[in-house]
Amino acid sequence: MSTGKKTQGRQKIEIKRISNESNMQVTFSKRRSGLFKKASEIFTLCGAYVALIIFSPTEKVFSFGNPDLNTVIDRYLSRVPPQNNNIRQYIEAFRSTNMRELNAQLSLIKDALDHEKRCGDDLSHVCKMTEDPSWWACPVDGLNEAQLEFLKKALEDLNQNVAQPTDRLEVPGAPTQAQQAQMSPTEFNQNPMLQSHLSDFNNIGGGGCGPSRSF
Amino acid sequence: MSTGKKTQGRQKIEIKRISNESNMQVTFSKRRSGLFKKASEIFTLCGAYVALIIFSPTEKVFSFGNPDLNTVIDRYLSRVPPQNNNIRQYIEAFRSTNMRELNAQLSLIKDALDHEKRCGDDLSHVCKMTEDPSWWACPVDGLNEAQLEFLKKALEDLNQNVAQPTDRLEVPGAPTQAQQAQMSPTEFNQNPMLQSHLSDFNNIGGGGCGPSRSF
DNA sequence: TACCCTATCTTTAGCGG
DNA sequence: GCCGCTAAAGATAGGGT
Repeated sequence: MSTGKKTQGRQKIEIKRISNESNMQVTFSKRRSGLFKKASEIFTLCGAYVALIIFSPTEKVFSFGNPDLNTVIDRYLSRVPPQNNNIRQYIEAFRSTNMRELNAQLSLIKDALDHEKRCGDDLSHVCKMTEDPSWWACPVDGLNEAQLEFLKKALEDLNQNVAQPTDRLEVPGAPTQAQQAQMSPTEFNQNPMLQSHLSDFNNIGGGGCGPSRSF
Repeated sequence: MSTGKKTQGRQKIEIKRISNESNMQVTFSKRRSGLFKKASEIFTLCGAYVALIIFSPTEKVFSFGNPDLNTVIDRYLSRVPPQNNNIRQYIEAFRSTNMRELNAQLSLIKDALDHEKRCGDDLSHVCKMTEDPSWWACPVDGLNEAQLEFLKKALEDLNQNVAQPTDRLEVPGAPTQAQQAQMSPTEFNQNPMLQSHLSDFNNIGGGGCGPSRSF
């Protein structure tokens, strides 16, 4: 044709809700695959345990975990029973997070906000943490300046506290490096259909991994 | 400069355990960030709920979830049919929370970040964008029980404030015909990496869609 | 130690089958 | 819905500061 190019190749897209349903479905599929691949790679490369669950817009479930999804989730949950311990988890989780990463996350938050902005409908919100009153997930909607101020104050206070030299709250968990490159796309979902050819892309069964949980 | 090129640029690496610890740590950080970004993007683009938990080789935990980590996990574990839990629907619908407030939250986050920046000490902060539906990050690093209590109190206060009948709990349209789990995740095998070792994984679905967890 | 740079590798948007 | 193609966008390994 006129341009000589068969396609335009990849185009840049805005990170916001894809309006075209069909298009979105395709993107979802592709990106989901990419996500799974990345997840398995980080596990293989770094031996990090990963749990990934995705609910598609159409309610389908896709999950992935190394060495086993339930193991990871269970471990995560057992590490966060009481709400307060919830915080501890974060304390540890983000101990080594640096400003840069925080800023990166902030960007992500902004993206999300932008997305929400576009959603723009006036859906109401629920403030009742029915079954899981994790106070973290408190819907802070409709709060006034005073409230925000209060929160801000609290956060600043915390920050100050944070500035102090903190010791390691390390968890003596046995870091099982028993297995290195082993993953199991377990629990992809419980649908029998998946048996067609769900791949067990794992090379060794070394996963016994009895990482003594020490929580 | 003999070659004229400053660096070799990105090199291709084999997807296998990185032996060099230091190197692995760097890679872990980078890839973790990338993973989180991707996760958030797929959520923004497709409105897919995502739960991501990563245990670093050093036992640190990093998690992320949309709209709420626990909600997603819980949903995954219990396979609660949306129709069966209206409230849950509200909670989920909650992701379209009022923009203005979210922006206010963002400001708080920025303030917190800025404060941290000023403190200028090495990484001690928490940006909890993990399991929070309202996306507000809460820096809670190195704080003690008392501090945690304080924060909790503040949040609960906010929560209560929000719970006030200021909103109209409108029922979000027709309940989606979301079925429990009906899908064909066979697409997972489109992942080149997984295709390598096709194996037995047919036992996962086991008894159909009924049995949720297979712990 | 953490951050920055950049050449290069990887992912994926848009189309077609 | 899945697979493949193309080429631009995006991620990142190595190296430098």
